[in-house]
Amino acid sequence: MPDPFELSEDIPAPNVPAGPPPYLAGLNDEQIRAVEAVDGPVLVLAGAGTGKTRVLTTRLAHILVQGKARPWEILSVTFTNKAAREMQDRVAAITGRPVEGWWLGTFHALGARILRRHAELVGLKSNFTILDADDQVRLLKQLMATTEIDDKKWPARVLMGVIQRWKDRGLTPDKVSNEEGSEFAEGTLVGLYRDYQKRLTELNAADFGDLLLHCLTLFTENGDVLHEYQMKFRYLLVDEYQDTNVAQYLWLRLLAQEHKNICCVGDDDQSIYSWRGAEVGNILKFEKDFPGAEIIRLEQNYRSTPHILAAASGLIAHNEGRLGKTLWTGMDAGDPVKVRAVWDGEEEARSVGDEIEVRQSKGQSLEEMAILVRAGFQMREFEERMITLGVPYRVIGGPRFYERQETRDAIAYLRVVNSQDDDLAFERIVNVPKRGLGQATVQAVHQLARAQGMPMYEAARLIVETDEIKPKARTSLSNLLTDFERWRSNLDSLPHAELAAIILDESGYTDMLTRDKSPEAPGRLENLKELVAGLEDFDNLQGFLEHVSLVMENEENKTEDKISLMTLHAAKGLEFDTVFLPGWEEGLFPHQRSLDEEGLSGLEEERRLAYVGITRAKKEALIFHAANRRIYNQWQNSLPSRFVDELPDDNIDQMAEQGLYGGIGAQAGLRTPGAAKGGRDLSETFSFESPKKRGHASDGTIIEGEAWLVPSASEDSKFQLGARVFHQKFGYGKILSSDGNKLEVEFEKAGTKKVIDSFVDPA
DNA sequence: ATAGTGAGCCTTTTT
DNA sequence: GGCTCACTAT
Repeated sequence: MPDPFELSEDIPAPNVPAGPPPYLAGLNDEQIRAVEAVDGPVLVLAGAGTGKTRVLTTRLAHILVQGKARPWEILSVTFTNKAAREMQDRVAAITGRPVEGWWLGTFHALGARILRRHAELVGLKSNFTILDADDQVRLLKQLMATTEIDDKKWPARVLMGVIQRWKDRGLTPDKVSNEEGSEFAEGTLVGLYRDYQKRLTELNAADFGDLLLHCLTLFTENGDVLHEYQMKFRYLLVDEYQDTNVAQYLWLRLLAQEHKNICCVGDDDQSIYSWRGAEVGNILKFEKDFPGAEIIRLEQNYRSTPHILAAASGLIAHNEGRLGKTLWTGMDAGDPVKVRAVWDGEEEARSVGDEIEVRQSKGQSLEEMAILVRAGFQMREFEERMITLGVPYRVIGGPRFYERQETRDAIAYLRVVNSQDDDLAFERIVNVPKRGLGQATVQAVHQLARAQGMPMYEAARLIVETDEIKPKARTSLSNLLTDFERWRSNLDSLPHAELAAIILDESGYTDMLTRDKSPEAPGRLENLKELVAGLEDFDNLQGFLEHVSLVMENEENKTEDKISLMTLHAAKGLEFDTVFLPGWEEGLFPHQRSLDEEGLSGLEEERRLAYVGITRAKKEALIFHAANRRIYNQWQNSLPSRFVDELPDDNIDQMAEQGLYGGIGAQAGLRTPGAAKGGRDLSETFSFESPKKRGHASDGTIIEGEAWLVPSASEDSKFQLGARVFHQKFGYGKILSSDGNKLEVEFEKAGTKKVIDSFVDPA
């Protein structure tokens, strides 16, 4: 392919040829506007499937070609490494070669890059290690061990989550309000947070949040450093702006202050990550933050048929507080969205399987189909069905390569070899494989290290010279240290991949796996081989470790034709001809917990998730909802999701089996789970109650304001106060009060609810 | 020191 | 139903 234009890397192009540049060909008017509006703040509201990535890449090329900036003066931020890679590739495709020196990456990768240059200004050394989620929790747990905090009531994982949310909001320990700080762990969490940060500095480590938080500190405390970067980055590009958190927003705002050439691209309707700190508010208030900002809406959709688009638009229109977009498409009408009611989860999986086979037999590729579920546990049923049918499938977003136990263990060895100060890595593998170095030994080393203010590795070296630990442990630990010394001495003389292989062998790690007879063991060995092979792509060990901590991905070869199975969250940014959307039931989708914990905003985020799901489809979307579902081994009857009702009638094709939901006057037709297939009526076993009557929902919960409609029982409740009862949906509970046939029950799991007595049984 | 047992949990997840 | 975690018995 010939160069469409000359890329001016060293000299800004002095004169621009007249006429529209060739790279604008094929773009629509709005897209061209978004490409050409390079100066000043710009917000591009890019609806699903409106050619967002194309605009981003073309805009970048435009800036370069016009000589507005050189590659290293442009900062481009993406949310995932995958997106960064894609952008890199596509720009390379336009220009014919990769752009050298371009600051392109995730917030975290770019933050780390800046931080390494100025680490000492925030109390770190430039070779600081980056902790992963596992390390973080273990560290916090260690700190909690010396406190009085009840780890039943406040698990380290939960508290770590709270700290992370604080970090997402740019809050260092001193910035957390007293009010908020007192909410967790009897008010000790802020102190714990402070200890945690102190410990990280001692360990010369940073967690993901720190990569941004430290940058903010660095920038605000060192005006000269900030100014340097403000001058340097003439143009800023931000993808998926609706997913940014407050810390990221502050980071961007600081950097953009000088030239104010910031272009953010996003879609408020696709904001689905508020639970991990993303602030839809960032995109909603862009105009306020950057006065004079130009807002460009990309509304022509190139992906989906009008039916699919209209269904999605009709659904999302139920949300309030949107910036608002009107998507349209020039495509042929296509098929309405199919909505199918099925009996239970099993039938759902069967139906989806059947539909897949029909399309497959018509020659449609499995690559062009996907099953998108709300929650991970739904996947199992489909996996089983695919296996039964012999349909090849791929699960997206399972445990990532670098998160697997064996990979993390291997990496921990490399980390200790690379830096003997890495306590967390050291602790992880002292006794893996088992070498008789149990808790007692580790504790002793730990204590000494803390007392002397030295790394554990050094403390270990001291302790083997003493009688502090048992002779057995002493020799074992001593041997391990000798091993590490030897490995480290080979660091410069051996190729690092080779060294890694030697370490895994000599440490006994591969041996341990070879002797392991469990079915996973061979796969783990395979993964280690892959890891060692992967090492060869890096110049040195340190480069590899940096990659590992920032890029938690495994690249899968996409050669085989497989259907994709993933969560709705994982599907954002992808597209398929045919999309299957199972489990559209109240409680599951929208998820009950989302409703309970976040109220209306939770519901709206669930709705956006539904919107994301439908808009993944190019040609066909099939929604399923089951009347009965087994969750945690308990049967529940469920109602169709409210999202189903919110779809415009004109754009859906609805079909249900007879008598699935009973309905008024149709009780006789109600079947119980299992009855559909074996013909065996299990109604007694499952003690199912009559289906929905007017006045209360199908689970017996009293609908406020309509309670008067509840048919009154002939006499007072058969239950006594304080009696233990069982409810199909809410589990076990104790009766607090009763009023006619209405009970107030304090459920052990579900909290206090008002229910109808006929829905509970004596426990 | 470690394997084996019971209790409690259970939405989404990138970097 | 299955996983993780803490505790107990060996």
